[in-house]
Amino acid sequence: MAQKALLKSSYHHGDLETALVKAAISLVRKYGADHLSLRAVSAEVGVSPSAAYHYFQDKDSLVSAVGEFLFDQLGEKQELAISKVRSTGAKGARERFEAMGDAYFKWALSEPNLYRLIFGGFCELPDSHNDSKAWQLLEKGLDDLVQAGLITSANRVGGEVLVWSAVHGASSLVIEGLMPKESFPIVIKGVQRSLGMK
Amino acid sequence: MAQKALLKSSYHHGDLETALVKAAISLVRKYGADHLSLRAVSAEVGVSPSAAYHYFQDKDSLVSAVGEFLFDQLGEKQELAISKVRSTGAKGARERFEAMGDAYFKWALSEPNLYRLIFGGFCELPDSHNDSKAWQLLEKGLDDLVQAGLITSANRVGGEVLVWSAVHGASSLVIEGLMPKESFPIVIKGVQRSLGMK
DNA sequence: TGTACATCAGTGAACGCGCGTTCACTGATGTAC
DNA sequence: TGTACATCAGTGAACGCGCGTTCACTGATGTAC
Repeated sequence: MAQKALLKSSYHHGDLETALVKAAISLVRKYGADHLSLRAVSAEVGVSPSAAYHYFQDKDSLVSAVGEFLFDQLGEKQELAISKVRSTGAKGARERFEAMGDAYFKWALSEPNLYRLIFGGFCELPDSHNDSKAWQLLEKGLDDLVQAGLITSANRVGGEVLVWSAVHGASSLVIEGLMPKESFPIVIKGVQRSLGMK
Repeated sequence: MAQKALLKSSYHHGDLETALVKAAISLVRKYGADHLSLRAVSAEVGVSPSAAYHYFQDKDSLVSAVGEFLFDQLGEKQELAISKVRSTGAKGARERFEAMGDAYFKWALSEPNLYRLIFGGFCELPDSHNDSKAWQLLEKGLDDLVQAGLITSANRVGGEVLVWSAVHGASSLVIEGLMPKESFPIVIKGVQRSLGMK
C-alpha cells in the first residue's frame, strides 16, 4: 500500500515527511537556512502549507529534522571516503585518517549553506553527538593510527577534540572567505604534528 | 555642532549611523542575526524606519557594517587581554599567546549570537582580513614565541592557520553544544604540541 | 545682530509581499462484514 | 465480491503580522549677506 501510493500519483503522498525534509534541503542549499520558509518547502513538494503540520510541530521542528539528516549525511560521506581507501596496514590507517578530514572539508566547501545550517545555530542537534557516525569514525580513525604504530596512546589522548576543532574551524574559515582553501593541508599537517604522527 | 547635537535632545540625531550599528548589535545579541529587522533597529534607536536609508543602502549593508564592527571588537578584546599580562620574557610570551586564544574563546561563549553573525555567513567581511587586528595579533604572538625561544622558526610556519582553525573550531563546536567547554584547554595543549612549544 | 535661504537629516504614510499557523473541511484509502 | 464505514492525510481559505523599501514631505540647522 505504501508501494501503491508511491507508484500512482495519488491524493496521499506516500512519504511526505521525508519529502519535506528533502525539499527543505534543496531550498537551503540554494538560498541559505535564513530564507527558508515552510510555505516554500510545501510548495516545492506540491502540497499545501498546512500539510506539514501533520508531521512537524512547527517550522523549527522541520529545520531540526533537516539538521539531523544532514549531520548523518556528512558522516556517511566520510564513511564512503574511508571505504574507498585500498591501502592496508599503516599506509591504510594514515590514508583513511586523511580521507576522513578531506571528506569533511570537501563537503563543507561544496555545500556551505548546508554546513551553516548544521553548525550555525539554526537547529538543535541531539547532544548525544558522541553516538553520531562522524564522532565514531573519528574515534575509530585515531584508534587505527595507534594500532598501526603511527601515533602513541599518550598522544592520542584528546585527539578527537583537536582534530575536530581544527578541521571544523578550517572548513568554516575557508567557507567564510577568511582563509584560503590552500591552507587546509597545512592545518592537517599541523594536526598530525600535534599527534606526533610519523 | 556635533557636540551640540549630542548634548541636546534634538531633531537631528548626531550620529545615527553609529547608533544604528550599536542598536543592531544589541538586538542580534538577544535574538540572533536571523530575526534582525531594519524596522526593529530603527525602533530601538527611536527613529523612523526610513531614516536608516540615509546611511545604509539596504539592510544587508547594515548587517555587514555590524560584522566589521564586531570583528574589530573581537580583536580589541584580545588586545586588552594581552595587555593585561604582566610577565616578561618567555613566560610573558607564552601567557600572551594563551591570553589571546582564551579571549577569543571567552568572547565566543559569552556572545554566541554575535559570534555567529560574524562567522555564520550573515555578512561580507573585507577579504583584507590579513590587515585585521585579530590576524596581526596572531602573527605577532607567534613571532614573540619564536623570539622567546619557545618555538622554532621551522615550526612557526603555517602556525597562524593552525591556531586560528583550532581556536575558532573549538569555539564554534562548544557554542553549538557539540563539544564540552572543558575540551578547550585540551585543544590549546594540542596546538602547542603541534608548534613544538616548550 | 538680524534675516533670508539652502541644506539635508529624519518623518510618516503607503506599497506589496510572504510569512507561520489555525481550522473546518474533503475525499481517498483500507477494513469489517 | 460488494457495500458501508471509520480513518486520517492533505486542502484551501483565512488570520494577523512584520517585513524591506519608496516617496513626497517637513522642519531644524548653519551660513551668507
